[in-house]
Amino acid sequence: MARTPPPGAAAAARQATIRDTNLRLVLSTVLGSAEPVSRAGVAGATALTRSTVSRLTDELVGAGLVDELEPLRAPGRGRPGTPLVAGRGVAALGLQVNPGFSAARVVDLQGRIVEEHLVTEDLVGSDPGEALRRIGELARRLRRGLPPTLRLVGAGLALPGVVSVEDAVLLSAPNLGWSEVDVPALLDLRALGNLPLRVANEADLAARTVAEVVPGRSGPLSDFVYVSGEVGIGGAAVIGGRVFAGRHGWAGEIGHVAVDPRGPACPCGSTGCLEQYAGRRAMLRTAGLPAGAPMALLAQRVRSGDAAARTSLDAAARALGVALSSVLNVLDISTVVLGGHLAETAELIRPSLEQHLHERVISALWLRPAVEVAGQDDAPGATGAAFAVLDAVIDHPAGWVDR
Amino acid sequence: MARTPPPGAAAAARQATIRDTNLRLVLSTVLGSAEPVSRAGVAGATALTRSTVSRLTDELVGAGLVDELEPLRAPGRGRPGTPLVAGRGVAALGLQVNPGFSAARVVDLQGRIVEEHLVTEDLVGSDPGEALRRIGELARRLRRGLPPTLRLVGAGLALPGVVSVEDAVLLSAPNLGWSEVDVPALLDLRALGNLPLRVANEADLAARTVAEVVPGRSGPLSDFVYVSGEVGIGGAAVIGGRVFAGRHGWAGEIGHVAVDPRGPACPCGSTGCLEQYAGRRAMLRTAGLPAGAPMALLAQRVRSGDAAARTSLDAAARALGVALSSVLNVLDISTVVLGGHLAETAELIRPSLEQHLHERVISALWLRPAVEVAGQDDAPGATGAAFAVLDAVIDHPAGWVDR
DNA sequence: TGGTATTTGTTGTGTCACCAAACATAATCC
DNA sequence: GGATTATGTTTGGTGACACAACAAATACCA
Repeated sequence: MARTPPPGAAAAARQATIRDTNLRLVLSTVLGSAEPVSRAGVAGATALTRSTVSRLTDELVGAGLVDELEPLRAPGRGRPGTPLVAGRGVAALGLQVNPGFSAARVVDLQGRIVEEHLVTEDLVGSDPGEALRRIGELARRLRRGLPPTLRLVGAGLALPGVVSVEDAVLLSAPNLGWSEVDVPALLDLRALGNLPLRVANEADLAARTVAEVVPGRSGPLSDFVYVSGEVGIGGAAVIGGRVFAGRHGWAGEIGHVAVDPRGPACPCGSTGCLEQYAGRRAMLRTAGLPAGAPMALLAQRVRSGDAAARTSLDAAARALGVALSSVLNVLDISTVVLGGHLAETAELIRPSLEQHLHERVISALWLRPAVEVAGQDDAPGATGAAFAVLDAVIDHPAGWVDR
Repeated sequence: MARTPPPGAAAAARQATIRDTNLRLVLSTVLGSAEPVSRAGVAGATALTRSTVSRLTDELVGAGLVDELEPLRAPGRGRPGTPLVAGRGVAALGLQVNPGFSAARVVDLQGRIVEEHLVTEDLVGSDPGEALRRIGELARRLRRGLPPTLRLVGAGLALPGVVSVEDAVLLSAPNLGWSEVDVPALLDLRALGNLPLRVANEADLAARTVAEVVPGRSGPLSDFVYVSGEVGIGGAAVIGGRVFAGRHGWAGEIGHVAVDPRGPACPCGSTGCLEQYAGRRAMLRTAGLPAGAPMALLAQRVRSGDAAARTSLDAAARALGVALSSVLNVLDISTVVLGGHLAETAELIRPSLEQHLHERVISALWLRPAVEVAGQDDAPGATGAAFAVLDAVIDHPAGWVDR
């Protein structure tokens, strides 16, 4: 008899289910705490008994997901516990293809970048096959430099566009000029050591690096909208510490929220999209600067009193205020995190943006909207892609533990 | 030792957890199927064994959550199974306070309205204490007419405004002229038979009646944005069959999405909100009709070629198109369900609205946006409030089963 | 009309992962 | 050096499920 549950239904629970759940609970408790914890500490935090925690921990240590440190320091009274930390022997490969660069990184469970290669190159209008072949080579070179003991558990690729996650197809990336790109068909998976590859939107993955400081450990913000300023504008919502990807993984497309229906036409077919005001290209054009100019130059012009630059910045801030207030209202969120080129001009944009949000967000009466700036990372998508792979392991450690 | 897990963390799983899970699984399988199912049918659908299903079913029958029917019909070969259906002895009280009416309903697990009272009254600018006292009386009268065998498991109240779900406070309801209303303090809970009361936003609850045909059984749509046209505009998003309420329960506030930042001022403090174009009051005003006029009159005027009415309708459709396209983009949804006064004019609005959505929604290239109309229900919030209570029982049947 | 096949529901038996409690270990305190 | 305290391990008991055998109720067929 077919013993498969119907598609949408929850699965039946059995003995193995509770083991899976508690294995995940112990692992995420170890990874989630800023300081190393002992088995007893985990037991106290999880409502599991010490005996159960001990058994599960031993399995996690055996799988390399958790490392035991030397019990050197002894601050308290009784027998000192064995400090447990994330296993350094487990890591993931994170890749990113962007209009301006390609990046490959190896990140371990402790969140450390073990090895990375970053190549600056203009991929606008490039051939997807060629670009993917090149990132494959980048990954191959990267893997050669790794210590042989390191266990790579998977690979992730961040792409600046709409992605079909299930079949790993990049449906549309206007800023690269790509569409309908079948990634597994074009990227040589042998170059990745035949690791399972998952593909996702760049903003979703970058947002993950804000939500998590390190794989499995929450950052200071658990509910926010991440705005990824690139050539265009990407976005992602994080709710309860998890990226809210929606039914197909296309949620958070904030770049095409309407700011002014009578505004300029957007290549997407609509009019007055946020991207037409606050995208990098749009901001530079309004400021009278060439398309390739660094954002720092725009900021400098504003500070020296240049009128066109000032206008550009004000228009961007106002557009962000209008678009983000709608998004915050709809998602019940009160924090915005600026990334990419918007992070570079964040201090100039923030006062005006916060003012607009305060006027337009319904919940501002009870919760003051806040604007934060993402930490500096030249390829947050690559880090996020590795995090996503590691999070999948953290979410189902039973699959990595030998019985 | 305190055996309580840290706030956000997942709970430890134990033997009882798997019982809880499977009890829920069996119950939702019974409630979720359109036709009565046998124990063996449940076993086939859930990947549980017949013996386990039998044991759990007996407990659910004992608690009144599941009823056994007579095995009269016998279409197949072997021994006919005992048909299982939702228990009719379990029901919930659903209340709704709206600018134009108050409603009280008792809905059983099969989704039948056992008893109801609906009172038309103008509550705009009314005293919250007085209005809540009256709905308490309505509920008291309603309970008197119930069969004594019926077991009420809770009460829900739908309110047209921003609600703080934890402490049951209505923070703001501009269309009633209420704010900071402490419901449990003003509503006599004894009138509700001391049932536990949960308070929620009207649109969230109305959306629930679209997502679920009957408690525990999904409707044909599992991902959509519900637009509740009342005096203003409320909204709710349903994702994967569940209402997406956000961190505080304020998500889906689509009435104040910006349509045109240069548009008319809104009482909320912003400008050009959707409500200023597609709210009932706004539509009637633009059409040159009095504030109390029925929507059918506006529709009739449009059909007879009245220019002002036509303008009103077009403006509403365009505004809905602009606002909803942003919402659909952000939430990764492609279906809109119109309720309230918008449902009454849906056939006139639909063509223009669908056109706007098709132009502005990014994913329209792959998934055609659709506009549906909510079923006729004069107080969907009351039904939804009862559904919410019953869903809570379905979500944790172990709490209602005697060991 | 009675035997066989088929399906449903029930009744043991074994397994697995947990809890509880006792025990062993390693430190501090006096 | 013994009492105290905390960590980690070992042992026995329990609950819920899978598996398999059985009982019950129907259809099919000679």
